[in-house]
Amino acid sequence: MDSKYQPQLVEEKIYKEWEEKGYFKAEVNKNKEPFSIILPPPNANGSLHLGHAMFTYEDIMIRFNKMMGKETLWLLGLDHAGTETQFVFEKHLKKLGKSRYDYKREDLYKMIWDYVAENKNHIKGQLKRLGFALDWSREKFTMDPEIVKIVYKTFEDLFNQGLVYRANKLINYCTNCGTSFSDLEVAYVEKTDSLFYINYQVKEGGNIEVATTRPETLFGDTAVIVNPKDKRYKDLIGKTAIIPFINREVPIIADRTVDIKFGTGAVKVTPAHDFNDYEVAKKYNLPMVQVIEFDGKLNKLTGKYCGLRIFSARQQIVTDLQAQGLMVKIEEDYLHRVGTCYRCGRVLEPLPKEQWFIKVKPLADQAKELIEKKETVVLPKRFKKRLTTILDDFIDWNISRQVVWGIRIPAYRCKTKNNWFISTDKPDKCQICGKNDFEQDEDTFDTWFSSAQWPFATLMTEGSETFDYFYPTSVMETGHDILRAWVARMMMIGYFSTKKTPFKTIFLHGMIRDPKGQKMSKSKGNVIDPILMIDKYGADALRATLIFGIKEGGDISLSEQKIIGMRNFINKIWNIGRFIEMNNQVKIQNLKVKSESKNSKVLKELEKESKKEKKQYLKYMDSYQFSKALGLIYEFIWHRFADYYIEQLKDEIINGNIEALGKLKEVYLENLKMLHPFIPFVTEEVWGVFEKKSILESSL
RNA sequence: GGACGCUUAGCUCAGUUGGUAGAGCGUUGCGUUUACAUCGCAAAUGUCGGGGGUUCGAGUCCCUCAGCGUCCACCA
Repeated sequence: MDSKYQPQLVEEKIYKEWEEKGYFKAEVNKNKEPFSIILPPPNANGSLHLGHAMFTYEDIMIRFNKMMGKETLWLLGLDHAGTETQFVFEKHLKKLGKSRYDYKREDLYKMIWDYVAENKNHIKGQLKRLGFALDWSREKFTMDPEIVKIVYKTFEDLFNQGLVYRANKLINYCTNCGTSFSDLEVAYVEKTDSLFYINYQVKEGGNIEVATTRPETLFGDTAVIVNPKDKRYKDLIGKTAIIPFINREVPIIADRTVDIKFGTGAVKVTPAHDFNDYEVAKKYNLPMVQVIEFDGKLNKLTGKYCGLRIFSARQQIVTDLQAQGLMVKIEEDYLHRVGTCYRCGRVLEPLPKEQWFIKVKPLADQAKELIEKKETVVLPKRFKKRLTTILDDFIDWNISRQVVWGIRIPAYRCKTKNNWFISTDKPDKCQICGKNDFEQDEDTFDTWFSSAQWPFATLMTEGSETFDYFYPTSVMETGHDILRAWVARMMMIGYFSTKKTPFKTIFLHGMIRDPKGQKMSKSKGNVIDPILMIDKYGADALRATLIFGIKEGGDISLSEQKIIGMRNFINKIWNIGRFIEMNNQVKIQNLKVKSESKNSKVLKELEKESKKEKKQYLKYMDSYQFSKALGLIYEFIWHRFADYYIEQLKDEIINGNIEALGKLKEVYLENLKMLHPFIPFVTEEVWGVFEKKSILESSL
């Protein structure tokens, strides 16, 4: 054995052996208790980041439960990540001087498919570098035909049960990227804009002054609202305001939602371009007038401003209002929050569009019941309330996306009757009128709609025997930042489709931050590449760093210093093995079977302490306190086993006391097993020095 | 505005039934003829955010104030 443990020389070899011996391959085995985890599918469009390295928790659970005698399945899959991937790909096209509009739908789809296929291998290689015990024989992709079939069936079932509907609602639309986003995907940012105070004439006499950040939408105004308690406007309620330029007459309505103190206390209502106004319009049955189109330009209802982009139209209109003396004042430093596109950063435009929506309430109620009945346990406990609040507040879910890269919605519109029907297979004739005159919805599903089905859809494609054995899955382990976007939705759709919870336990991990506790981001330049760290210090060191000395579910500050510290620990483990191995081969003629009485006392102490250690370890592991389990062994192996016991027995062992050596070896091997789920490579490598079979064939 | 969390050694953080303050990294001193210098031994630094309460006893429970963070809602 070398005096240093060199991960670079052994990790690849060890992983290959694990794979070749099929240790990660799960089988239905009725004699064993099943334990299953579905890997949160990484996006197939990039590289792994440190967040993915947190799946180490899953590997720990899988390896631990395997060594505890269970039949374990860690199912791997990758996500097509619709909008995200198409965005990445379009950036790639832009470099070539092209855009998505240069290609036919089918060709663009094919190009992205090839791009993703290539990337999948890259990511799979990275997952192996982390040492993950994934079942490679069951790899899934969200766009596999068998998966798509299930996704279609779910959509059809939801539709048939009245839980899917098509509606013309306001959506968040990025006019630059050309797609809509669900409310969860909107990134709000603080922005300074001007607040304009504009005079509207009142038909019956006088005028009413409104405050707005968006004068260009006034062509779409269909009312003015004031607070019923506002004395200033008491006499105007019920009268008629006249919109500048176009002289449209709109009612002045009293509504309590208006804040008397803000602006002038009078609000122009533009239902087609503002979410609040849309709600007001629904309440009072006001018409919707769309004046901005999906290309981000004003339409012909705006007269001479037609064809102008939003911002230049705004400037022009302000100038014209000023010329007409209708602009009362402009407050320039008005700070507010606006919804922006998380991809390109531009301000999102609320626009009316017909889309498919899921009626969430009944589904959310059932998901909540799963938590209340403890069919699903949330860990750490404090996230339980957050999840139930999320389920309480869930609003209807827009699942239509205007991107090519995704699962195309299997909805067809009858062109003669203008109604929709759903068909999981490509229909030969219209299911409404029987003719051949129909067309498929151009849109694709929101990626989360397919990933919401991931736990059951993946297992279903493996056949009913496998499904029945491994479903519901044991644990869903993921970051707490996607509780709403993913976990809640998996519970809703999972229960809908299988009438069971998709996972018995939810275990949430925290976010990784830089050494100063700052969020890691490309723009801050503080991103640490996990693969680079593995190259330098080994996968075990990185894995231990993510688990050691942290609170479950809490954020982690990661520094290279800490990784080095863990690397040192791993080297220590190696060298303890080296010490035992060296003395194992000590000259036979010098054997002393019995210990001196002083040392036999030490041996008894060691026996007792190590038994206590294991008991405590199992307790921690069973209660998902992985950090404590690792901390316990760290403390024992370094400061008790190495610093105390070995030092006490060293002289005698060198003199050939095989009883003491045997005991040390026994305790050491036991600790290797306990450590294996955390740091699989080094434990396997040292284990191999003493034992013939893999450490994965041993049991705890 | 709402929810949750955080505030403990120079730095990053542990501390789950309340009982004499901990780890990693860093700092200082000493140590190296073979397990490990990616090491060992020793040392220093804390009114555990402020204030109040419960208790024989609180970092640990309750109240309050302050600062920070995350998620959510979002005022034209």
